[in-house]
Amino acid sequence: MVDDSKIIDAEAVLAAKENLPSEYSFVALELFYKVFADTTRIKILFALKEVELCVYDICAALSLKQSTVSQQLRFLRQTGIVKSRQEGKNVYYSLDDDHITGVLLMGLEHINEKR
Amino acid sequence: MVDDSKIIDAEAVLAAKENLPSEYSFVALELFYKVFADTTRIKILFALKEVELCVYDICAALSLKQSTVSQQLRFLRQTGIVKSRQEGKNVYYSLDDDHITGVLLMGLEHINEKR
DNA sequence: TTTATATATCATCATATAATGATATGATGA
DNA sequence: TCATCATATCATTATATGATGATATATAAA
Repeated sequence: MVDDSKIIDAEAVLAAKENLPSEYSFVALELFYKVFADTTRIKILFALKEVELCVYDICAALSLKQSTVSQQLRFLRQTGIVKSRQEGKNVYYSLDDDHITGVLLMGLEHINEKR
Repeated sequence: MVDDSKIIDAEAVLAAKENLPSEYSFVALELFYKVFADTTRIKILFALKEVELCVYDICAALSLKQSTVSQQLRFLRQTGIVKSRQEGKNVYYSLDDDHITGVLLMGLEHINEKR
């Protein structure tokens, strides 16, 4: 695929290869960032930033369908981003990871500076 | 789509709606995080973390095809993540945004803690 | 002006993913 | 037990996206 004899700056190539994370890390990073790479999930996370909410209330707050919200909540639960707590017929969701708010705020900062 | 009379905790719903970013922000955030939601792009960004590289050297460092790398570089250029500089036949790429390294490192921290 | 080399772009294909309506599950109350 | 309500899951469909080979562009060297 790559012909090493064509390398322009062998030293720079070696330097670049030097500190690369493992293949495992790349996949894990992809999954982590994918969490935030969808408006529906971002909305849910912002809605949960301060308050715990049950599924129906998330739907109401964001004008989203119940099946849509449930699907994304499952994704967020499976990736350890939110946690759930059942109370009678309702299931309450909240952020499970301290980093999440930080990641969201860093993103907001970024897009505000870029305008 | 949503029947307000079914809302469980009207106060919490209002609180959640209170500080939501604009629809524009959600789309911008989605795009920003999408940059990192792909192993190929993450690899390229890590390769460029310390050194400036031309396209062929990126291919060599990461064992990726030229068309694949060029496509992703275009994406990264258009989103203002990397910048390019032409020198003869070669085009050198480097990170254009100070946040980028920070975002990558925060991601690494996250996945390392989660194991 | 040819030829070679580096990069960019294009068209295609396969895959991934999100939204949705329908349905299932499970808890509560009549 | 039966009906209702909240949530979860499923199957389907439409769309988005990434990799790839082929080709175009552009610079430099012969």
